[in-house]
Amino acid sequence: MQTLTRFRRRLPMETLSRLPVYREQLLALSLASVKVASSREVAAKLGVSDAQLRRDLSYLGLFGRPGLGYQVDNLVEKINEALGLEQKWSLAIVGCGALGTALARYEGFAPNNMEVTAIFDVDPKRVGKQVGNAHVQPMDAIQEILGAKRVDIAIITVPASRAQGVADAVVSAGVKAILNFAPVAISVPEGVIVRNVDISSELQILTHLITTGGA
Amino acid sequence: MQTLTRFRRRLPMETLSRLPVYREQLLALSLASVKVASSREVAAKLGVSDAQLRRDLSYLGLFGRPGLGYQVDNLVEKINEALGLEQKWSLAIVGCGALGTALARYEGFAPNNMEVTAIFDVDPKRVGKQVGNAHVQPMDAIQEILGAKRVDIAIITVPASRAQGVADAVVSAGVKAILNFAPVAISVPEGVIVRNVDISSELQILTHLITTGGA
DNA sequence: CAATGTGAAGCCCTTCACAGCG
DNA sequence: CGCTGTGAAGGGCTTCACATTG
Repeated sequence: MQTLTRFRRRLPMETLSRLPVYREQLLALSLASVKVASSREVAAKLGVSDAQLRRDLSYLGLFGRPGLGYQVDNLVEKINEALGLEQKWSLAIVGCGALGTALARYEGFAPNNMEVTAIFDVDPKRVGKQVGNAHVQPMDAIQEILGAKRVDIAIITVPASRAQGVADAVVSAGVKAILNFAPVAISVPEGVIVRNVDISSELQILTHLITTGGA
Repeated sequence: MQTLTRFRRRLPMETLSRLPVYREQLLALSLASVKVASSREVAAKLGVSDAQLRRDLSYLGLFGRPGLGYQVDNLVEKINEALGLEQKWSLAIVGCGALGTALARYEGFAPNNMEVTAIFDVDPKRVGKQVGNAHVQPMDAIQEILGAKRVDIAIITVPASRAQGVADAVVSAGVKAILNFAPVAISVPEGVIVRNVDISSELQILTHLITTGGA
């Protein structure tokens, strides 16, 4: 008997952030034709405890078999479902500098049912260039194009000074979530989701941990 | 048995991950000649609570002035100290594809007292090319060069299939920490620190949050 | 017997609320 | 007064431990 919350029980944030990692590992197992795996096997490879893995999975509904383990394909399917990966997602990259360009060429989108459908830059010299599967468009067309292409997520790779302006623009174009690579906090209206990827921060965390020996 | 927490109180991980963000904001204030700021002012701009900010700062030693606020420059200095930014750090980038190249050209290292001193790639066609301030070196020279340059942190931007091999190599060359961009878990000996930056994961977290409306 | 799913305990972090200081 | 620093309370996540199941 599970707490059958008729309406979606909220996933703990920490669990959510581990799901893509589990998914990756399970996809690898699936590719290797592994049909069944125990929580211990999978968890060990990822550096988490088996109890943690089971607890996390229990949030997605129950389906392991005591004495045996979990069916790999079934798990992948459930995780895809939980992450919303059964639908196709449209991404835009705003800022076609070195990082934006690198992301545009990244091949990891398609396997996750995501596609970069638009790229923008302020620099007229960059406009029109083909980068990955799209052509660079001028920044002042951003509202129009994002709306037309029904872009779900904007990836911001502009300099810090421009990040807030870009955020405002993409939000008013109906974008629901932002992945922000600019090293600055951006503010958005309630209901819009922002996650920050800050390479400087990551490095500073490492330098702290090195100096204190606190792995 | 590594718990020598007898003297130095360990910084909570969550606090640590916010310090670089505080630092960034405080540097901006400092640049704007702001001398003193209250926890509320600073916290509001970053979307955290003032209590949180004060608690975090209290781990670094106490120094605000009741009724007034914090001295911006003093705070920056203390945070630099806590993060180990008073010494110079040597970084290496392993994998000179699109992402590795973008990172090599990133200008955010120097202000944090970090420098990319070596770049590696397996592809002979890339070896010798100047990227940022360094020339691409062959992968099989990695051990020798990392040791000679006393590299502290390796940034791994190779394909997933090669990440573990690279990790093993850099660890045996004496690297103390790894920033891993490959979408795969890597395992390292006790004492070596790994942080993962996984863009796919971030996007999947966003798609989940969009579909459940759970900002 | 092997491995799950989960109450219960414990830990860590955040928030509250306020005494106390400049 | 305004704002800090912090005990205490509260909430969320992890771990333990084991009854349960194929």
